[in-house]
Amino acid sequence: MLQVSTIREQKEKVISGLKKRGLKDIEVLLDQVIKLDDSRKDYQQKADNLKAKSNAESKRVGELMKAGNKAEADAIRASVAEDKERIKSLEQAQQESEVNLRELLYKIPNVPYEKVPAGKTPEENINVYQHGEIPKLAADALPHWELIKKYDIIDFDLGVKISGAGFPVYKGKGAKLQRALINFFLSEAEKKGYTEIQPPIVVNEASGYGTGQLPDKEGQMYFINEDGLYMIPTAEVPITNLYRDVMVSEENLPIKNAGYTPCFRREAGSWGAHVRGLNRLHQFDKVEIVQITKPEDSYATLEEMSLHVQDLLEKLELPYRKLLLCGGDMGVNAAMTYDMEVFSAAQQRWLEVSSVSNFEAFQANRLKLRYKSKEGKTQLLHTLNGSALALPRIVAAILENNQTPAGIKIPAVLIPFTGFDLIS
RNA sequence: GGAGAGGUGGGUGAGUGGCUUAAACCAAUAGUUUGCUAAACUGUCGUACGGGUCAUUCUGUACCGGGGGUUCGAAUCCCCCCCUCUCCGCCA
Repeated sequence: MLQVSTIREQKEKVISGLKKRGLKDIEVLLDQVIKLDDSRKDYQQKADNLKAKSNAESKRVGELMKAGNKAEADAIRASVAEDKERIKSLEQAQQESEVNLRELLYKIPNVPYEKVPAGKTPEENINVYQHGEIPKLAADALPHWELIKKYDIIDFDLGVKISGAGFPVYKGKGAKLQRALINFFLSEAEKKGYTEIQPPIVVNEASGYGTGQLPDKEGQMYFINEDGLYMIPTAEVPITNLYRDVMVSEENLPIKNAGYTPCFRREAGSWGAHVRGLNRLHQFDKVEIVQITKPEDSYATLEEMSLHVQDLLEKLELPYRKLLLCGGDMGVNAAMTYDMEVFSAAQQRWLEVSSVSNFEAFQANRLKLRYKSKEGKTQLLHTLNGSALALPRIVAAILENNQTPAGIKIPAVLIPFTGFDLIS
C-alpha cells in the first residue's frame, strides 16, 4: 500500500512510475486519493474540535457537581448531549472516508523503481545477465516427466489418487533429492548470514493482509474455513509477518531470515500449455530468503540477494539468465524484481526458478514495520524477498540437463547431501 | 470437547467512574561522577491522525485485545466477539 504522503509529495514521480506498468487514468485515481484524504482530514478536524469542547464541558460538570451547583451543571449536560449527536455523525463520515481511501489505496500497485523498464509483456523484460552453456542433448533426450517415470522417482498418479492433480509423490531417490536440495539451500543461506526460521504453514487473515495476498488474491490460497486459516503460498507470508506491528531497533538491521516451507497454490485458472510435469504444482517446496533493511540500503540488498541466488544456480551448474522485469510483468507489491530462469534442455525453454524483489515500503506500510533512527525519527523499513530456491523446476532442469545413458548425474555440490551421485 | 483465569506502554506490572497516557520497576537513552569496566545519581523516554510554526517547540483528538452500550464523563460498569494461559479429557 502506498503512503498518501508519497502520493501528495511525489505525485509526478508516482504517475510516471505507474505508467511503466501500462496503467491508464492514474491522475484521476491519485486525485481521488487526495480528495478522500482531504475530506477525511476535514471531518477529523471538525470532530476533534467538537470533542475538545465537550471534554472541557464534561470536566466543568464534575467541578460544578462538587461545588453543589446542580442547576448550572444540568444546563451544560444538555449542551454536551446535543453535541454528542453531531460528533457521532462526523465520526461516521470520517470513518467512511477512511474505508474508501483504504480500498482505493489497495487498488494502486507499487511504483516501479527508476531502473525498471516500461512494458506490459514478458518480452519487454531485460536480459541483464546470462551464465552457463546451453547443453546439447542427444536426440533421444527425454523431458523430465518421462524421466521421473523411467527412474520411478516422482509419481503423479499416486498423488492424484490420494490428493489430486498437482500434488506429486516423491519416492526413493526422488524424495532424497528433495531433502538434499532443501538442506543445500538452507546451508548456503546460513553461510550468507541468514537466520533460519521454521514458520507455521497456515496463517491468519491479518497475515494475509500484511503481505498483500489479501484482499485481492484470496482465490489463489487454500482456505481452511472452519478455523479461518490460509495455507501459505510462500514462506514470505509467515516470515515477513513475524515483523508485523514491530518497531525494530536500528542495531538489529538488516534482518536476514531464510526458511524452508512447502508452498500451496490453487493456481485457479492458470492451467494450460507448459504445465506438464513439475512445471506447475499445487504443492511444492521452497527455501525463501527475506531481508528487512533501512530504506537507503534496500537496492544494494536487492543486488546482494540476487547474487546469492545466482551463486546457487552456478554451484548447481545450471545455465541461467537474469531478467529485470518490466513494469507490467512485475507483481503489484514489487518496486523492482529480478527473475532467474534456468534453461531446460529437453523442453527447450527457460523456466522461472526464482524471483527476487524489493518492495520498498509498500509492504511495510501495511505491516506497520518501522524503526527509529538515531535522530529519533520513526520511519518505515523496506522489505525484500526472493526464492533461494524453489525446487520443482530446479529438479526438472537437473533431470533433463544431466541425463546420460548411465542415468542422471547429481551435481557435485549436492552429493554430500544426497549420498549418491547418480539416479539410475 | 469441559471448567476456570486473564488480555494495560519495548518488558514486568499497579490501577474499579472525573485529579490517569496511565504508578512503580526493568530495558533504552543523554548527562554527572569515575584510572578502566561496573556501580551510583540526575534528566529524557508511547503510537497514530490533525492544527498553528521555516524549525526546536507549542497544541487538539483518539488509543488500556476488538466491537457495541450505559453516563455530562469509562482502562474502570454492562453486552457481544476474538485471543492467550491453567486444569481435566483426547492425542502425534
